[in-house]
Amino acid sequence: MAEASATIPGAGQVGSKGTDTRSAILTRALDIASVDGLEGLTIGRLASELKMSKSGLFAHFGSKQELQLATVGAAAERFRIAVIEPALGAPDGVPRLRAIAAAYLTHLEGNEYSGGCFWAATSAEYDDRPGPVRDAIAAALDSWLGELERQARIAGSPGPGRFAFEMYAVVMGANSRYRLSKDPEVFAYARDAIDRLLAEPPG
Amino acid sequence: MAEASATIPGAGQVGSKGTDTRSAILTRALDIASVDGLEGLTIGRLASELKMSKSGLFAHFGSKQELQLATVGAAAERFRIAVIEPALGAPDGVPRLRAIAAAYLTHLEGNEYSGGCFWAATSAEYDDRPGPVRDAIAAALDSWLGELERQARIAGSPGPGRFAFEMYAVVMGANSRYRLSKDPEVFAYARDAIDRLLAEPPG
DNA sequence: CCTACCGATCGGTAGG
DNA sequence: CCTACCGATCGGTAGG
Repeated sequence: MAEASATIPGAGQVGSKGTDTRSAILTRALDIASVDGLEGLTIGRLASELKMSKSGLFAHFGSKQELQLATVGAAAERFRIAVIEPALGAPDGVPRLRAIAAAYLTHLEGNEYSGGCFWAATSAEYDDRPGPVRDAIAAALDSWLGELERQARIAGSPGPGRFAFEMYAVVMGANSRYRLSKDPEVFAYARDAIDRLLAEPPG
Repeated sequence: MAEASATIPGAGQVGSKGTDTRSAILTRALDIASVDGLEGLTIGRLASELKMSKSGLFAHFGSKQELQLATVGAAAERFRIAVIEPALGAPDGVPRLRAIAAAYLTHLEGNEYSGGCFWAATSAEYDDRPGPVRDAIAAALDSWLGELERQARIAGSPGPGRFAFEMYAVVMGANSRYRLSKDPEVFAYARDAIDRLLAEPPG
């Protein structure tokens, strides 16, 4: 078993075993973080749930911060697969925006993740804690907002920045209200709000 | 709103010393929780910042959970004073809704609290953790949403529940985006969204 | 309101 | 990937 020559042990492996283990760790880490945050994601808890030793798990990342950053990266990939890629079949502009909102809301409504939206949970947790973890979360959200703004511009919106903000607010608001109230009616409210946003005259 | 009497040591004191100490503790607790959450609010940290012993502080609440519940209660009171009461001069309905939104956004924009909106931070933190703390946060938010809905009904909104959801989403979205981007333009976006919401024909 | 202490858990290290 | 350990901090208690 040759060690990879990465600075972070395990992080650069291409062999199937190390990659599989790392992937299994991150899948579990995403679930924990969406419920209990990136602080609640402790190495001891993660190791115990995966029936590994703490130090064995630790060796994959080298520090808790690197584990957190890897988890944020995995969340971005999962978001891309679940929300962005399914919408790529829709044409740019209004249809694409409609498809992205629909994919996101369906995603939440399906209760696929025990803690709801990873980004809602972790951005609220880290928005006031300076450092690389906050920066990575902020960059992922800026990238999403940027895509909404770009599509709004293509759609001829008079205020693409404002449009992106409102669409973000509505879908995040739906996550937030659903987590607390468990009332599925919020998804109907959110879909209605998105419909009206998309129907707005561009003047 | 009288304090409960006495099962919790220190909680029912009316003498000025105990009340002042408790009030000072909760003021500091609110600030910590808005930045680092109700888990980041540790007894040791709070005691050290207030130059008290851990056990001296602990005696005021009896458990960490009681400290958290007292902090949630103090946040509700502060919210009422900063957002609800200033709007009571405006007539019921649209003017009241406009005043509440304005007070909340001005409040956030003023950077009075180091961690932004206490409710945004703690509801995201506790929405998936069953227990009395989650219940208290959910009740406070339900109460606020209920007031928005009530005012929307008075204003003749065709969908008061939907209206309350959208107004909530916009103001919470402004907090969330401002915490991460530090771009004050989000407040202009939010005010514009509120104006359009309030101008909507009731048909 | 204090000192002194408890067992559990934290992130992390030594050495294999 | 493991056992065995480290100092720091957690919530909480005893006793005053």
